[in-house]
Amino acid sequence: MGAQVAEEKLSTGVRREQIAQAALEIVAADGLTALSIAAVAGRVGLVPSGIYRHYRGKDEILAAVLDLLERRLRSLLAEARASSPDVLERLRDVVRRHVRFVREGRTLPRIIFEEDLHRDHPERRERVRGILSGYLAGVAAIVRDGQAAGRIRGDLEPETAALLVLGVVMPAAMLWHVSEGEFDAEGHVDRAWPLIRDAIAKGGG
Amino acid sequence: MGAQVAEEKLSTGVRREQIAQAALEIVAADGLTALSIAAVAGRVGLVPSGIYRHYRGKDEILAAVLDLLERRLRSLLAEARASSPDVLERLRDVVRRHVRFVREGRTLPRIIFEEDLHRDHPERRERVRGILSGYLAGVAAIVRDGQAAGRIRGDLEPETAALLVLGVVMPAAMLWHVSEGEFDAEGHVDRAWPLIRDAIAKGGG
DNA sequence: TGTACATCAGTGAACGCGCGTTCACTGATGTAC
DNA sequence: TGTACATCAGTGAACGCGCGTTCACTGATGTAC
Repeated sequence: MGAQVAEEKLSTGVRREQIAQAALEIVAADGLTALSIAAVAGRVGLVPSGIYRHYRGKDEILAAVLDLLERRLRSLLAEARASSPDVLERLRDVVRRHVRFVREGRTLPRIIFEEDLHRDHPERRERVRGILSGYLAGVAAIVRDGQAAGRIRGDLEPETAALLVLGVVMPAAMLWHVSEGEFDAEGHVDRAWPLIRDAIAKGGG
Repeated sequence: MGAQVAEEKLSTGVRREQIAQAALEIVAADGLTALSIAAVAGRVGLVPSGIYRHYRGKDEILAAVLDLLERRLRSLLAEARASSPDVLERLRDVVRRHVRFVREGRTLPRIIFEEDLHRDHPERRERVRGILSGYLAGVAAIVRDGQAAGRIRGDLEPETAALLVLGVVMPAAMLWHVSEGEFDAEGHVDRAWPLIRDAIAKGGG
């Protein structure tokens, strides 16, 4: 069905986006090891060597994938921030959106834990660390807002609370992944969230 | 330094253990992609082809690594169960030992999230799932004991509580990993644990 | 609007490399007498 | 205790494969006049 060969010539600007998008989809669906130049080329309808008209090599494609990933996480946070006037509901929304994000592909854990990606690439490790720190800082900022509004206990470090929120999602994501979608991640989150909410909320949350 | 070549002939029984152990160490230290027959052979002081005297191939070595991993997690649980008469302290000990386990090598997340390991290997995926389920069931069993002893809220699903306990460790482990050991995982756990403990404990925990 | 030329996206053959695996061999270890 | 032989752990050369990358090429697209 899909085009085996270029249907038409496209400008480098367009192709660069197509390629980065295709690479992210491959990582999400089939893992980092499946991310080959040939696989990317096939997905955008080019021959492997054609990729080099638009990217210098695999490393540059990976950098573009990280850019895309960061953008996704940023917009996830922005959407959650705008989701409700209540801070605790905003955190709940982060959890909901994060679960949905994980369902779309296990990009994040793969990129984090594939040592091969980072060995001899300190700048890439730094990049991944920065993306993660940024995401965590975004969650922590919501927590801080909640403290300022008197909705969240003031004696908590915002970062600790942010990690607890992620702690609701991560184990569920792991089980969901290993069970090939059988594990009821949303159900777990529904049960676990109230406990975490009450643990960080101020007074009669 | 290390032997480049076999210092002596050893029985297959001994070699099989050496090889499985070496493979686990490689995965823990350098990741799954670094797990090559040549790397394993080098570590036990054999030539690559020598490995085939003791294992049928790479798949069998991976199976042995999973066996080792399962044994580690089982003994982690056994030690935590025996660590204290107080159930909540036992859970705290699971967290402590799990953090220590993660520090020794990121074997678990790598094995879980490397899709290549599982694609076209349904029986291996099932095996990983079983190891994880067993671990989770072990934590849930401690929770159940706590409920029977009246220390843990009876209205909680034990599995939900167990996942919350793991949720204290996982985000910390991830940050610790991506920061190359800079992030203070133990410190986070010290701050986060009391919140989770109070969330699941009965009465004035 | 029409022609001539430069640009550049896409092609296909070829490369070097590391990988898992095989195979005929060597020679030390263990056993039978 | 000593010799003869079978067993089997370890070796090194060779293989086929998929990978990332290169390079000379083709031919469509865009621009200058």
